[in-house]
Amino acid sequence: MNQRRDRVTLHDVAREAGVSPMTVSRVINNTGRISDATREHVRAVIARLDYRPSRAARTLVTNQTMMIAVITPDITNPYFAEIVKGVEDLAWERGYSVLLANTNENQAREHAVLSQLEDSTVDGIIICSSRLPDDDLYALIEQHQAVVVVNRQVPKHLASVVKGRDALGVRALRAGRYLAETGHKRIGYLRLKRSQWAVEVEQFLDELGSFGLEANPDWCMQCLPTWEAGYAAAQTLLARHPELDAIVGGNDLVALGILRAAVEAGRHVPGDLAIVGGDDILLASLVTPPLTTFHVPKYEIGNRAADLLFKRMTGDLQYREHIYIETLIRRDSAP
Amino acid sequence: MNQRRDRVTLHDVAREAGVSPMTVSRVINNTGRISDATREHVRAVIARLDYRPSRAARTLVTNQTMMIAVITPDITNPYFAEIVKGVEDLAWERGYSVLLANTNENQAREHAVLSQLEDSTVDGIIICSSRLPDDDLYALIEQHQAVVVVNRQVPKHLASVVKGRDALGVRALRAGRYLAETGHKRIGYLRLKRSQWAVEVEQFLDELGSFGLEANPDWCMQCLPTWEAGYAAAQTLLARHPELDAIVGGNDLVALGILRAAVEAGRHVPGDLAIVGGDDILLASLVTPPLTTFHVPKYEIGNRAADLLFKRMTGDLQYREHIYIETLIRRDSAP
DNA sequence: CTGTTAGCGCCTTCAG
DNA sequence: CTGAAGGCGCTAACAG
Repeated sequence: MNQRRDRVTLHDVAREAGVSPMTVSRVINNTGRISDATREHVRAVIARLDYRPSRAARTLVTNQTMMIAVITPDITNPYFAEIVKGVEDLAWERGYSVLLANTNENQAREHAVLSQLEDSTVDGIIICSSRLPDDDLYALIEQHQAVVVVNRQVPKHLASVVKGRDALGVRALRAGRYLAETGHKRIGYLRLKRSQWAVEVEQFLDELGSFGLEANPDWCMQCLPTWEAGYAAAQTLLARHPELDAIVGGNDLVALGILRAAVEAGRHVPGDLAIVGGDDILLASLVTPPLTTFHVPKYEIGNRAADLLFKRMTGDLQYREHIYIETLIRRDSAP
Repeated sequence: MNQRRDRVTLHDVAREAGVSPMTVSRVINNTGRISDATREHVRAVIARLDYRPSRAARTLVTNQTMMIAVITPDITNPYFAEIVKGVEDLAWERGYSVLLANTNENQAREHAVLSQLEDSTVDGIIICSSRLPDDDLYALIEQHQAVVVVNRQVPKHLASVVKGRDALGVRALRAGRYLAETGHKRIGYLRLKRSQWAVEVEQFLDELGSFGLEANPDWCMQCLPTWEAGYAAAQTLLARHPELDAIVGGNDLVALGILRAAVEAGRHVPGDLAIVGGDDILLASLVTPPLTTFHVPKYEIGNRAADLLFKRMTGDLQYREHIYIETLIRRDSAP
């Protein structure tokens, strides 16, 4: 299995080229001064022998892996897929590879991933929408050289941050306000379970209350950020509380689940029931009726996160943040 | 930047525990015979010092990276995201990490990725729906120890394979047949550009011809496997050929693009125009009308690909294939 | 059951 | 401009 199938080494190249290993190393790394003649010659030998430097050996001595990790709750959620793409593109540009860790919305797995990932594996880490409690997350981040956190705030000495302008995902509050303003009276909320970045039910109720609306905790539930979970939760919610005339979903997948449950329950959207989502995935614009939601620059989030990470990896540990703007997109599910 | 921030090494542990480095190594790897007493003692010291073995050093000597790579044309396509999840889950179970390379449907980038990835980076590679021409792909695969190819056939000595039961993605043919059987007369086809696994336009036309239907190359176009591309292509196709009464999309994203273009062009689906997709992504069942498509076990594809890869990584280079079944799912877009 | 020796393939440091 | 020595952190192969 691990037969070193006659790997061509730096020394082979050196011997073949009649120079010292050090010269070859210099040619590869474009470092030090080398005469054009020998450089060309060495290059030719490298090409002829199809020599490729060993990453492991190089990493061992330079302490750089040329890899970054992206930790994500669910790569299957188009929201995260876009972010990852944004990361990957910039990484590729800079010659880095991306290690993808999917935690499947599972705290234990996220914890395990973060504690296993040490400096000899990866030069930096991007943590998206961590589901870990603060203390745990902070402690784990502290172990690492360079970290960027997406959709979460952390102490400024620990990591740079990419997040929405409205702290703590005030999106749901804005959605509630919008629904109130457009004449809805009995508004429900499906909060994302485990998301440390989602508006708490209490805040949501307070917000509704401040508009003079009835604020009923029974109209709120929690569910995982998946379509299935949103669908199931909406079924119970709608069965128990047919009086609802609007529901806010924690993200688009959940909102789409609500939409389906509503249609199946014979509700007319938006006539009987208005629905607002959260992150404007492609799906949101394609369903009928299309979903009112918030636009979020997902690709850009990933791209900027990578950019901030590279700055940290460079040794520049200054705290930076990239603030993105979430804008309400009115579509027919809540016009 | 690459300051070796006082890494705790095996030797530190050994010194601290008053044993030889080798003993510590044995404890870490659970190898050789060691008295329970020393084992426990060493474990305690490891914990106290928070020692973590260096992957790089280990890789250098064992020649194993404990990483596998997944190469994908577009992680943003839910089809691939599911596959990647299937891979990641099994990899995690076996203690492996996943390197994700996104080629963005770009042949040059795929080529570059494959040629840069050498044995010292990764222990095995899963290539999904490669867009490279055969010779190029084969040559690149040959460079690597362990490879599994998804949705493509390759010479049996090069790699194991996961693919659909119907060779060369006969899906489009089946879709054409189905549409013919359900009374459609003028059937168009949006073939996936660059996909080496898609049915060629000629085959498609032949198939229609064999049903006594008109087979018109002008009714066929090629487009990239994205929603946008399908939408744009369908717009032109429908404008030029309003006589079409059905269109087959190369995959679901494309089919959804067709659906949108059709609706915007004032066509009634399925009344005026029937549409069939290709891989049953979540979206397909949520749009109105829901899309007739083929179910494809995406998660399983990824999982089995990883399984076959691990077999190869074990040194067992026997050719294996996993054949999955694509089943037509009749929904309202082509009832 | 435990220790010793000798590298893995490369780069840093210091001499020429 | 080029080379020689030494070591990064770990494990394989032998000893005892």
